[in-house]
Amino acid sequence: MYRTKTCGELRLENAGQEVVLAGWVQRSRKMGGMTFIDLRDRYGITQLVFNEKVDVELCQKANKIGREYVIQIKGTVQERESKNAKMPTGDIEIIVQELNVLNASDVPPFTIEDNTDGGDDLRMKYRYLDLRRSCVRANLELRHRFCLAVRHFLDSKGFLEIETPVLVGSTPEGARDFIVPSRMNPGMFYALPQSPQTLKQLLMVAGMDRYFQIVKCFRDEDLRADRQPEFTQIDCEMSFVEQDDIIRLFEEMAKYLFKEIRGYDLGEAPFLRLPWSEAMRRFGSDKPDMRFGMEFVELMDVLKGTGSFGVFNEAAYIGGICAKGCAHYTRKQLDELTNFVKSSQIGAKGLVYARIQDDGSVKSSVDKFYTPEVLQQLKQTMQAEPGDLILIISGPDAMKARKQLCELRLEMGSRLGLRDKNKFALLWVVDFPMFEWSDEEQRLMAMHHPFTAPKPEDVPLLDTDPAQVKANAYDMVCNGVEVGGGSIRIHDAELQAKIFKVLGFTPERAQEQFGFLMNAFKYGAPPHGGLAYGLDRWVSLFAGLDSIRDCIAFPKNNSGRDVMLDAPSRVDQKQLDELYLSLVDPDKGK
RNA sequence: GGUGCGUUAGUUCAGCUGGUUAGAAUACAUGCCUGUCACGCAUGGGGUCACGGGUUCGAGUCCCGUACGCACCGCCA
Repeated sequence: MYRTKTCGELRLENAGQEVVLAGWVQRSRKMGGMTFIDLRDRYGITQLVFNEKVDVELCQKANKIGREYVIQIKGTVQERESKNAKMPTGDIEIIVQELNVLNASDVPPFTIEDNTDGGDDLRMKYRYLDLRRSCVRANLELRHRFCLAVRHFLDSKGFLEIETPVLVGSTPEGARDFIVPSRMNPGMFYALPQSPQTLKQLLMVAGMDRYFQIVKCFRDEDLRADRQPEFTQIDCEMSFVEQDDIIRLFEEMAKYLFKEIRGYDLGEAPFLRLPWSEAMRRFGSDKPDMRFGMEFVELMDVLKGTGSFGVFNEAAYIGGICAKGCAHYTRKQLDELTNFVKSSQIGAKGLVYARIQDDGSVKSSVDKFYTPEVLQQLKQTMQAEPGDLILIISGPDAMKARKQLCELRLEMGSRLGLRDKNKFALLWVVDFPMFEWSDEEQRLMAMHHPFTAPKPEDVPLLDTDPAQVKANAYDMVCNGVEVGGGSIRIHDAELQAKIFKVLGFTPERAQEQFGFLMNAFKYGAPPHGGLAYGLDRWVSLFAGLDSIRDCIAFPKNNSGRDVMLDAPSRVDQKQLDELYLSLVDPDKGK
């Protein structure tokens, strides 16, 4: 038997017991004739004591042990002379009688501690060492508990977890696919699913009624702190439901998860349902951070054409936010904000500000262009009070200007400490447009995906003005992060064909790529809809992480590489030959 | 495809306006130390300043390029 106890469970009441422990050496402290070793496993740390007065030979053996050695010891639990309140096992220690080195270790390249000295790159290269750190391990434990809670909840609602294939067909619509050559079908390729979307719809046609799956999805797009090429979705689909049924159920699930995993009560009230157009108007974003207000106020009427400021007079959008109590901002702080919005990342041309003085007068960076009356009008429209600071962004492209103001709003929220990681503000963004125009493709693209149902009352618009069609699509947003999204799906072959037509598919191409789905719809497809939660984002939200990488055991880096496995990598010519593949120029793009 | 920042000891970093032998902390090794728990003290080893080119009497430092890393924009139905 390797051990009788773990390193996290012994307490004062175990004093006097003889135990066998095994684990990794966290650290050793040699104090002359005594040596202390902190022994670590997944469950905690227990202090071992070696004493020359008891056994010189054993003590010398202990002194040769380095960090991260795997050892096994037999000893007696004893109350400590000087207790350590900082650790759960701090009241006891083990007087070691036998020591067995199970495996030596090289000196680790970084310290295996919560406050490690290792950089991200090094930690990823030696991820198996990084995962020994309790703070990283805790994220995986949280992820495990989260998945358990998800399965428990959905099972209680009658959902079946059904696996769908990972080798599927390529669908060029949407994100880039990872493709996999098929040896048995020369010249042909599977694709890894971007999501099991069509398959879960077929499960609805099959009468499964309620399906879910905690499933890996793959997208060959550029990475971000919150985007990995393979990520995990909690994918759900239901039959015989309307949008409201789905929203209510998954809202209940969100509340359950917050309570169960995070101990956070979201209350009884239903989440706000914010139409997409309103979200864009009030926050310049389809995923607004609702932990704080500072809503946009449109200022076209107040500032366009009412003064001689050319920038505003030519603007397609002028909007402001009111930062409460920030009138005292120094020139330096305002310059910082100006530089922030002018940075390449935001791309605004400039920032106009107006301070509301204690006497109610307005002091702004555009004083010379406007009369005091207009500036008072500005103050009133913004509902600003003495001590407030108004920040204004404008631009010739309304969409871009709103986006810039959105970034500024988030920056101000951060500066004012209004984005507390321990606060959670959830809402639904609903009534998304069906389509958005793609300059690159010179055609309409599905905003959600091509299987999303248009709002029934908007169906006639498909023929006349498709850009105005709204969809029965909805996103769940938490603290400015899209944590899930879904829609009511089309279950009618004709309507589906029409949508493909609007998207610029020829009937032949629609049939070739999605014929399987439209055929299925001919055999009694029930009305259905669903939602997918982003598991990695949920877990990192709960764990307070800045990057989803830290809740994934073996994540990819910024370039989509696994630096530990050194993947992707080149393959042997023999493998290529078997697949009838030849590389045009292996070094092209390198 | 693009922008910004970075790359110096095992690790995390400092290194100013180009100028003597490139430093600190930590880790590591050795010694001392019987109640430590970020133990302490002393001593020691440890550097292709990412790579390539350029400017200069002289480059870790300035310029150009490349590679790699991080963040972001585009992209992510």
